[in-house]
Amino acid sequence: MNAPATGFSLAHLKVACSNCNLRELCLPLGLTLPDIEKLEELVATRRKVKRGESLFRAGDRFESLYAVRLGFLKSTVMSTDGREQVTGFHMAGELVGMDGISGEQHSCDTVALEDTEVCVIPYERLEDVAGSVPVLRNHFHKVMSREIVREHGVMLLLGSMHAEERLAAFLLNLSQRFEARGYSRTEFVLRMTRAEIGSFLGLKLETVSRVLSRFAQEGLLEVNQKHVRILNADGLRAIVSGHGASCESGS
Amino acid sequence: MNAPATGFSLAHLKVACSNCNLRELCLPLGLTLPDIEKLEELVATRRKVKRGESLFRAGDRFESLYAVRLGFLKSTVMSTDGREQVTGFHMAGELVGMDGISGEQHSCDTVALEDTEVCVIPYERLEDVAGSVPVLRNHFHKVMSREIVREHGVMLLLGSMHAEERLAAFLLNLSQRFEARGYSRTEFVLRMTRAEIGSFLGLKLETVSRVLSRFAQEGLLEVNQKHVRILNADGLRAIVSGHGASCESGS
DNA sequence: CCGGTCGATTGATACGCATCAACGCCGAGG
DNA sequence: CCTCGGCGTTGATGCGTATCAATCGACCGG
Repeated sequence: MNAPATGFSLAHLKVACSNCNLRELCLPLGLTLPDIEKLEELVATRRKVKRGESLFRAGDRFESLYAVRLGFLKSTVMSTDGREQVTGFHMAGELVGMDGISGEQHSCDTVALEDTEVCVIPYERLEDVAGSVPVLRNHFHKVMSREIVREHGVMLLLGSMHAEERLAAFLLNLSQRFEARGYSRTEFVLRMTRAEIGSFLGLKLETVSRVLSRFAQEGLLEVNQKHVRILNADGLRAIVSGHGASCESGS
Repeated sequence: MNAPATGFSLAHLKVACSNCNLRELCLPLGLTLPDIEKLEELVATRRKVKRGESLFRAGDRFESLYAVRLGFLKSTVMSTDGREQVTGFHMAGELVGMDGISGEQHSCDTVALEDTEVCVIPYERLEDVAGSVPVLRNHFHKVMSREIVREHGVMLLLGSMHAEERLAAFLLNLSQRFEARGYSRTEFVLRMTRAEIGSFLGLKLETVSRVLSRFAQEGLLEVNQKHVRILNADGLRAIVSGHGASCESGS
């Protein structure tokens, strides 16, 4: 769950996956060498996606999953009448495209928010390998399940939290994911706009901006455009858990 | 996607799955006979859950998935500070418990809203069968993917829709699911309380009640406690698509 | 260097939904 | 039969966020 490839004994592998921090799909940690070879076959190609370009769009024929090597993406769904909702942000080591498995085609747009590189995993091939490598099959199921659980969390956020709580939860989530990738958990750059954060959190961009300013004013963090420094993570956590542990005696 | 076992040529099967409307997991429609036999082994037992009882709870060790044979359930997640969110309602033919795959344990509660019967599918066995029956493996992946896509839709609803739009979308969704199971799409019983609908839709129970009354007043439907009759489905659809197609020239 | 554009900030105001509260309905049990 | 408790409805009011609008800063190309 944490610590990117610290002291692995995989140094004898010649290929890419070994020294890649793709622990989500590619490092089930129980692979034998022949298994790993099959896994290597899986990753057919790499693909670069420039900032602003899309990895795939809703309606595109589904052919592959993508493992993010580096960069940052967002996924959005759009309703028939044009409303757009950001369903998630994706960073290195995460698997995207699973929405496409159920139909013949993708159901959301996935766009790079900065120059991004992904490993292309042809789905048919993944299905085959999943048949012959139990540990990988199981791992793949866990990744899909984790996505379901993540979305449960987002539903909780959207369904029952206030603006401040949503923002605090969002920042803590980002912080934790950056940390898990070896970056600072207190200082990072928001790759998305206020409008995109707002869309994800079910808020308007002005509200996002206001709440960030309020947090800054209360000394919880420093904000400078897209740059954020968290000063009081516990304060944020308290906000997520029902506003500063001070409204506890209410009901 | 529709039409429960109308004129299937599966009559020669002696076991349960054949004449059961479990098309979600159990009827990939491409199974050979030996495959079906393996599938039959899968469904170890049945389990009845009385109204109000839980099928599993958050924290329970994950062991099985469950295919709903008949009845009605809800799933809820709870935040550390006690907020509860209904993440979904489940009816006959749907698969529940997939949240548990990612960890060792379930992450949500699933409770019967009426007397319910499920098929218990031990997960380890499913993993095995998935290894040897490609078509079933693929189908299982589609079911998980469909759940992800469904949750995208809920995120869109929670993130960008107004109360009336949420309710209209909710009712239409129920209507469609009832119809797909051979029940009336215009007249049905809500198995859940107003509070549960509200939790699912990110609204308070009073708002749910008010909006239902408003719909009734506008002649879109009749409501009598838990009994609902849809009078104008197109009207509801118009509401979902940005309020009655009358506010189109606004922006 | 400058104008243009896009994103972010901040303020004033409006509106939708939550909240609080009272009441009505219906089924269960004595 | 009446009583009680859970669920639903409806009304009055307040709060939180959306909306509208103005300004500012950063970045880009000319």
